[in-house]
Amino acid sequence: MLDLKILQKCPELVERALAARHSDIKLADFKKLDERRRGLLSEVEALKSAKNKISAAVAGLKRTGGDAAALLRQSSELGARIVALDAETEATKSALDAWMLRLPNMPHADVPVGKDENDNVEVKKWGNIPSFDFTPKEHWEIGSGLNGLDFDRAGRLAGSRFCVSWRWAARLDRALVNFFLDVHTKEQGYTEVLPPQIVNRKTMTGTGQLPKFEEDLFKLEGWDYYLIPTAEVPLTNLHAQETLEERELPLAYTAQSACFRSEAGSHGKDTKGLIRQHQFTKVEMVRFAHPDASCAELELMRGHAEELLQRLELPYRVIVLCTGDMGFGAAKTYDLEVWLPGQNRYREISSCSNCGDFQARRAGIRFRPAGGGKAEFVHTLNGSGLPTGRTLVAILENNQRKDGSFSIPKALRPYMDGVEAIERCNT
RNA sequence: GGAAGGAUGGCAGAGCGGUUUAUUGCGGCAGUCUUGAAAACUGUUGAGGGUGCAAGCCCUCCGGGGGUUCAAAUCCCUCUCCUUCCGCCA
Repeated sequence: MLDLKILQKCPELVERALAARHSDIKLADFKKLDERRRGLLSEVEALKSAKNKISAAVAGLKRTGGDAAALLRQSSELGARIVALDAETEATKSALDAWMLRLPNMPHADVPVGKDENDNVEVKKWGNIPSFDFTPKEHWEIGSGLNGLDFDRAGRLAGSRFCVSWRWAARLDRALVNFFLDVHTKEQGYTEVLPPQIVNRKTMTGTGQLPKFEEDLFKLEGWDYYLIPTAEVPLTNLHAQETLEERELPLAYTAQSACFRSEAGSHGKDTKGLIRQHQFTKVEMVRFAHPDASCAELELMRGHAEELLQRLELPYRVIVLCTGDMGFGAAKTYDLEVWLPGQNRYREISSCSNCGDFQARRAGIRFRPAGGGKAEFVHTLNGSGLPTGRTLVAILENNQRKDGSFSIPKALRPYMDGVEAIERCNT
């Protein structure tokens, strides 16, 4: 949610931001609603003030035994007008709130302006793209061939966009989770959290999934419960409606969770394999930062995600998303894209965003400045570190051999009982 | 699933229809005293919104929502959450 004051005082700034995002939201609607709300408020508050004065006068008369009949009549009349005006004010306020909740965040000043993913800017490349003396396979071929990934049985158990990982693949998934969490908690200063993976509507609204993106979520029928699409949701809302102390900042949390996404609107895209699933496991990082520090914190967190790819020896590049490609709540986003030989291109494996005070304002996450004074909104950041599925894809494709086997990255071997490669004979 | 008791400012905890602008304590902040600190004493200390150049004035908020009343933290209904006990259960 944006600051109401910015909308009122600098509408041209907001309009420019909306244009850069290619949003079709019109500020004229806001202006009309806000002016109406303020007019009604002034009117009804004047009436309430008058009524409060009458009530005080009645109290005085009751004490001294005077006759309050005339005042009581006056107060009743005022009351009726107040009820009607209150209802009108409330309706206007609700309409304004609903409008505000659907307004995306404003891009940070240094985000490149652009239309779609073609305008994203590459800022870094790491690692060497492997060359093969055979045609590299896609991950589902390798994974199925080695009896680790089973899409057919998953289809029968649930449907499309699900996968059964078993044997070495299940074990490797667990190894990745442990490896990621160990690096985050033991080396990068994150506090490990095991949050609920089902949350209510308010929580989903706090991080910006609702009200606008309901169709992307799985909802439990008959309950005010949604399956989380990412641990960013419970982690960021961990401090909803709280006022933190400045000295506590930055707070850094990491959690492993299942992520559930309806993938409505992506029919036909990545229908094969692990790239786009209804359920996947991801380790997420979330940071609560002082507003002055959030830009530097984004670089730091991006580095934390990069560290994992480097230790796994996976080639990747870093891009800054342009204004037109950024998510709803983000002010600035880096995507890490890992090289996939089977697809012969880079694919997103991590997204690290600075949301500024956008989520903090929705969820009510403040901090009290060290010198005292008014509480301010914190800045929230989130980043994948990393999803296990796409990481497995990258390992399979980059480390594959001609015979259909693949090697385990050295960093993971301690988590795999020292196994160096998965071959057909492995179970 | 059943029963009982709770939810009040950063925290603790009074208030149970109208001198309550929410008593008091702790904590925080400022000051007095002090070489400095502590202690003591004094003052101060919530959020959101409207209006105004400003000082200020005004409105709303005692878990959420609804109701009774001229007037609700206080009475009624309802929901949520917490505590205790019983039942069931991995």
